[in-house]
Amino acid sequence: MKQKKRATIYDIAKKLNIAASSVSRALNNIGNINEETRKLILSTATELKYKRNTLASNLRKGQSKTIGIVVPRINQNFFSNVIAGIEEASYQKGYNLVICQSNESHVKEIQCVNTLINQHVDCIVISVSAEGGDYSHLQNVIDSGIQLIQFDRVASELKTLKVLNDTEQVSMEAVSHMIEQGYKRIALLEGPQNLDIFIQRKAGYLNALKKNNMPIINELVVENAWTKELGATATRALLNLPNPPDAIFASTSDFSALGVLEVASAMGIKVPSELGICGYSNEAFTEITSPSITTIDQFSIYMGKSIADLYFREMDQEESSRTPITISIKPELIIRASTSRKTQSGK
Amino acid sequence: MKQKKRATIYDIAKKLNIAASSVSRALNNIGNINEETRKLILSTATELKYKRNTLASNLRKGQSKTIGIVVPRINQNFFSNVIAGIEEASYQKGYNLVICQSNESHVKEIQCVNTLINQHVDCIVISVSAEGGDYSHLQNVIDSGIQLIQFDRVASELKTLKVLNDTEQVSMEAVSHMIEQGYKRIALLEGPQNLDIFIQRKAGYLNALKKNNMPIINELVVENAWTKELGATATRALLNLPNPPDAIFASTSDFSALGVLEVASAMGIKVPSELGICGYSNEAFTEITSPSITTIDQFSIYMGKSIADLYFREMDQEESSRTPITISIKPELIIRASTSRKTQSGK
DNA sequence: TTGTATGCGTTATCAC
DNA sequence: GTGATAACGCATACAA
Repeated sequence: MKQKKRATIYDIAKKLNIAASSVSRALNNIGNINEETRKLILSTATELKYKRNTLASNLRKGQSKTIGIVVPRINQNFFSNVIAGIEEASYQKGYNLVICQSNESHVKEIQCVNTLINQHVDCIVISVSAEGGDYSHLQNVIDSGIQLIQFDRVASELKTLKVLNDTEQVSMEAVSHMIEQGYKRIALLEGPQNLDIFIQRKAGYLNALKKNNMPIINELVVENAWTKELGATATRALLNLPNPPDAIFASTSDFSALGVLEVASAMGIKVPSELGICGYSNEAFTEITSPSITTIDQFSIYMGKSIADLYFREMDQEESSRTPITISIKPELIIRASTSRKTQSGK
Repeated sequence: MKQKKRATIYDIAKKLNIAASSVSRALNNIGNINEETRKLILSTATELKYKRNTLASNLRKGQSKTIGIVVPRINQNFFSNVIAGIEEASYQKGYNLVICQSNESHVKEIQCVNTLINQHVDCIVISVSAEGGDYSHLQNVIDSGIQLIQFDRVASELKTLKVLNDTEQVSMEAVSHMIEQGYKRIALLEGPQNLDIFIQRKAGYLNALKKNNMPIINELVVENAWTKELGATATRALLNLPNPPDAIFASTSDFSALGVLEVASAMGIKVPSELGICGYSNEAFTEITSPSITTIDQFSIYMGKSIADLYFREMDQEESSRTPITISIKPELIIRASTSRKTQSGK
């Protein structure tokens, strides 16, 4: 199906025997224009079902009023919430969103970024794929003069705007909370260590142990356990150790925490009395498992809004202020049943 | 921050002392061109960090290779899955997605649609907001010669492409299953009856009762109970009836089903022995509640792919074939613990 | 207040 | 095979 021929400002101009520039002025309500002719123009515009061609307008103005977004997966709670937040804040400013998903593939991520550059988006917001690799495509964005904002999973070596969670701090709080609840052998399920966020979550874990003078037990630290299945597998191995853990910090996600919980239930191990569990992300389901799962809320929608705000603020700046600002959002530890074994409140 | 001046085909042409048109031909690998100059052009293009300006290209070509999407909420499982499906299928064809959310508001929906029309998207994919109202903005889309595809929540009076679930059929199956399990007084939580999908779910419910010669009991049909909270409220009222239901079909969503389950648990009513519960959508959490919740899977990702496929198929058609095709995807009843009270398998 | 002319970066149609 | 040129639809500097 071909697009029909649509009315242009020239069509309106011709019909009214005036110049196209006047039509343009009227439509944008810019410059001086006779009120009557303005009304006339507006009415014939609707009559001809005129729709501005944003493509042409943007080309002329040299900006697209579009923000490009690249995330590993659109249909993951955290990301779709961030996107929803960005959408809400930027919609008010008349900006549109072009969304791509990298599917955790580095190659697809590069392709996405390149199409967005070609699209002349004004800003690219990205959370990098787990696959990692080199980040010259992001340098490309910067070189193209497009504002680049990284969030959550960032390539830290790049000097760009960043919106992050204070991951290490909250991870430390989580583990400290477990220690305070009397857990002695706390295991860690860690994520791909090529991503900063997972390094930080581990650092928080290690710090908490250190501050509380607890030993670091290597056999309790499991690499790459960041899906429900991997979390389950890791848990089976851990619980079958001669000296098993009495708590597990599933730092990768609530999904792996769920895997932990299911394995524990299947093995007849009581949560939280025999095993404490803490996840990460505050997925909706953590509230309704039995027991409910202690987790960490990342304020994802708010994060999206912050990203948009940051962009609009930067945009208003003088050209000179190219400071690589980093905004850090403090996540919140949500204490629930899965780690509450003392009777007094966990607060 | 202003965008930097970017290299154009003229910059390449000037540098090589050739015509811009040759550069264009080389870059698009179209028409006849000397292989050597082609390579020369390509290499200087990368050297100058040339990026095609898709805006200009699209303007010239009169198409945008962009699909616009309007959904009530981006961060709702069903919708983000559909979007993910569309994204995957359309990305391969070199199409981009522009996404808007209506937040269930009719006014915002109209605004979204209008910006997409202005953006000159090639196709608009929409699931209308619950608020309803008149659909002249969708007629606008058609009049603008833009392909319109409605999915799930559709304005049925409009002759457009549609991708739907076979809602009535599966709803009937769900209720029949409950009857087969021995439930005698099955309540219905219904959604806004200005949306077809909710009308159909109700129709399926009524049909199942009729086919099984069971009476329709008006006090067991509750209007507008489509959030967790509303579902909970409705359930409290239902269970406090002199003659309460022994099963509830939360036809609106799994969230309302969850509300039902929570109220039942709080009241000490056993599920499924004293109360059967069936939800709708197969949200991830339905699998992990205790008991797990019987629900209906809508194949949302597949739905997204079907939408994209439908568009590309139609696009290849002759102009004439403006038949309003409707694709119906059969959803699947997922029988879980919350309705399984006979010992033999629910199959 | 209004009109004229030009350019945004491409692609397509001609000539050569 | 290559180059000049027009056109896509709009916005703006300038002239009237």
